[in-house]
Amino acid sequence: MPNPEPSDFLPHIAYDSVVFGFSGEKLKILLMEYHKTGWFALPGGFVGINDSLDNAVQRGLRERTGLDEVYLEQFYTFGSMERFKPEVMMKIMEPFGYEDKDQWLFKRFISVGYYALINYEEVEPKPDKLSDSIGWYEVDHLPELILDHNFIVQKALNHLRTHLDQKLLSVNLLPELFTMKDLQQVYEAILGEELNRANFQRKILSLDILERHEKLFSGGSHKAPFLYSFKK
Amino acid sequence: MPNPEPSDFLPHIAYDSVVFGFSGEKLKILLMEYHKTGWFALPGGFVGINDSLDNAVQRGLRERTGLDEVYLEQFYTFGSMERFKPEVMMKIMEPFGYEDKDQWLFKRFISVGYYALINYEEVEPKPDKLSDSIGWYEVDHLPELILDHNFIVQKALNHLRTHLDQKLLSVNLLPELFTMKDLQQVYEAILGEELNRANFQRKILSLDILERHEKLFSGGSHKAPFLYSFKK
DNA sequence: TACTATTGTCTCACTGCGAAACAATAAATC
DNA sequence: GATTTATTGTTTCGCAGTGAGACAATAGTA
Repeated sequence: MPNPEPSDFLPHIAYDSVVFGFSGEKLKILLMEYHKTGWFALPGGFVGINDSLDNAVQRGLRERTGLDEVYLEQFYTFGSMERFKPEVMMKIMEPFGYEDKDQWLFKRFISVGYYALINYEEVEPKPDKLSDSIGWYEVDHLPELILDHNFIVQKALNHLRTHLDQKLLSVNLLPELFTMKDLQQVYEAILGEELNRANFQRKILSLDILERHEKLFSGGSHKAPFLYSFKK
Repeated sequence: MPNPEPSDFLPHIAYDSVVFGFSGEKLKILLMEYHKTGWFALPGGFVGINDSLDNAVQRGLRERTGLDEVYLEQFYTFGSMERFKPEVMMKIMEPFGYEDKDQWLFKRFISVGYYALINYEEVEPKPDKLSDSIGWYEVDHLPELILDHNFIVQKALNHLRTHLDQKLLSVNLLPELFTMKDLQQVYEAILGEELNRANFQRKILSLDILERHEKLFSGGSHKAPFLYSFKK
């Protein structure tokens, strides 16, 4: 197995990414699973010696999701001593065997946290070399993650919630065309609370960021809603 | 000169701190000056191999300001390639001479940005080993700083402004007792705009975070204002 | 044809905020 | 000691935004 060469990466520095997707009702994130151990972890990686931090994360994301231009935001850097647990990484590496040159993987790491927002439907996640599966998990029902990864997700969610209004985050979580109800469900999933339908509609429309299309979505036994897209 | 030993610190990782103080009218920050070069820089440092990131910053701040429990907040991590300019660090080190073991200082660094809020009057800043002076500079009139340090200050200011209301940041910028006008001046200095006096008073009082003391401040030729302190 | 579920819009009361005005008062001036 | 000046504490008015509820419109179902 082609383990990364230590000389290719900055030592002691890693990133972890919280990849958010929205599947119609629930907010979900991508998790890697190491079957040999039964452990779950955030998709992460290292910073190449000639890569900017942002590029390193972007590249890791592309490899796992195939997406090229995703909404990416750095939210916090984790540097406590509690997150230094070499035995965890050793256990994960064990099935592959490790050599002297892999020792750098078991050193202390400071990790920069990023989150991404992607369109759930456009993605066929691919596991990386160390993990044998990758999948979507509801943020409300996450399994226990290695190290401080549960904490990292909480921090990411917090950041996302408090910046929801400033940026048009939902652009990245929905398909091109959507109904007002779809958009409301995204907001509700992120905020974790229900919103008043009439007031939500009024507020969003007043922002003047949506284009209304005359093609109506139909299928339900009731009045057909308008379809919208974001203005460019 | 006792340069830091490379084995004591995590390589490639640094921090830079933006230390805000308020001097009655203006918002200022601490800058180090390297007289031999005429360059200004943010007070920064490295992370000890047994130090958490937070502790490393706290320690560096204690050494330079003497303050022990300051308000500290991490706001962004800088990892672009543009900030890798070994000649800058070499020039700064030059007057002290450097040996083989100092080579790690000229490598690429990823820097974690923190800002601190401190009471201007309680502090007698001390320069560190490399810089021969340290002083306060108005954020509105900063000199040119090395590397991306001007950009780092901008990011810090932004973060401070957008989080002004959520946290009681001004607690740390004022003495124990203060007038409503003092508090308003802190807000105005941070936001960089003037606020309506009556509305500011109404809003702050409605937050129910201040204790009003009957001891009046006097000295001006006009009605004496109340003194306030923050509720604990 | 009547019914049901959902949608688009409107109304009403309440809150919060900008702007301006008014009354109170500590020190300075006459 | 009376008057003036500068600043403070509080109130008022108008406007915009928001929460909660109501009403009419309509695509499919019974």
